[in-house]
Amino acid sequence: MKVTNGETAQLGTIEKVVNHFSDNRPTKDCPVTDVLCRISDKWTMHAIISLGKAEKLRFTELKKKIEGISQRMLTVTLRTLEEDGFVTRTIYPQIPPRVEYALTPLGRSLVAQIMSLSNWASENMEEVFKARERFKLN
Amino acid sequence: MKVTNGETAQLGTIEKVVNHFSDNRPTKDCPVTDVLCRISDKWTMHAIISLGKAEKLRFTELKKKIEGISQRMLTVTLRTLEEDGFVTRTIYPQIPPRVEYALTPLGRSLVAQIMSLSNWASENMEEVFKARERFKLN
DNA sequence: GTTTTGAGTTACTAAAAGTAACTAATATAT
DNA sequence: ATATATTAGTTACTTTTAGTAACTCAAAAC
Repeated sequence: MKVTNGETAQLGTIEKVVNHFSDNRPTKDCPVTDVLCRISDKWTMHAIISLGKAEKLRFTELKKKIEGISQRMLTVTLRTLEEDGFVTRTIYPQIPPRVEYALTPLGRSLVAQIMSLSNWASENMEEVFKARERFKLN
Repeated sequence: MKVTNGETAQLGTIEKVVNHFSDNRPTKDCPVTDVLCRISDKWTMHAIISLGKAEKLRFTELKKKIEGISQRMLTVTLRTLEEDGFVTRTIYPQIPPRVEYALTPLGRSLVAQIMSLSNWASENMEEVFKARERFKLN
């Protein structure tokens, strides 16, 4: 990053992010950190991946797809995703209830990122498991 | 764990605990999920981003860069990253101690993924904040 | 009139994260 | 000779978050 006469140079996205993380600024003052912390959550990532594979899913369908999630954590996760604008929640006034969850355009743009990370995990898990074996022997 | 000058590092309690939980890892779960859960962690992502910026960093340097992290969480995070083969831990037998952390090739391939996610967060944070405002009004 | 259904709540327990003080071993300063 | 600074952690403790299981609502089917 080059600075001339007290003026900051135009930054590309990578430099902006790097800048955010290198600054000694409280977490609450860094919006990138804020958003990243919301995304970097186990159940959030799973919910987004599941919704990315289907057009829309009901609560119970999601619960079946996200192995190991509790009803409470699914509710909490979906509420947060809705709050952040990643997911829409459509309630059909029926008994028993029918609630459909679907990704927003913003959510769909995030899917690409998380799918990429998921694919990375799939491609590299063997090496991770080997590393764990090696670590155990020390 | 890499040790120079043929010196053997001693395992502290935290390291033993990490080992113990590694052995009791739920292997019945999907291995991709296993790896994804390890990566999708706030401090893990910050540590990888910091190490991706620099060639190598000492413990205290990392602590300064990862705003808000406690010494305990930095230790736990770095041990897990080491266990999974994402970082190397090089101990120089000096007093006061000198320990250098650096990404492995596996860790460097992960940096690209996490940087991409960070960039997404940077580009889309405004829309997320707008969504939160809209949600509050309901 | 009891059971079933879907999408949650609620109350409770277990686990993880955060906080602050403490340690080791030596070099340097007082 | 004693005190202080240094680095990379640990330990004990508190708070926050996640997980578990039972409960709810309202109608429709049995």
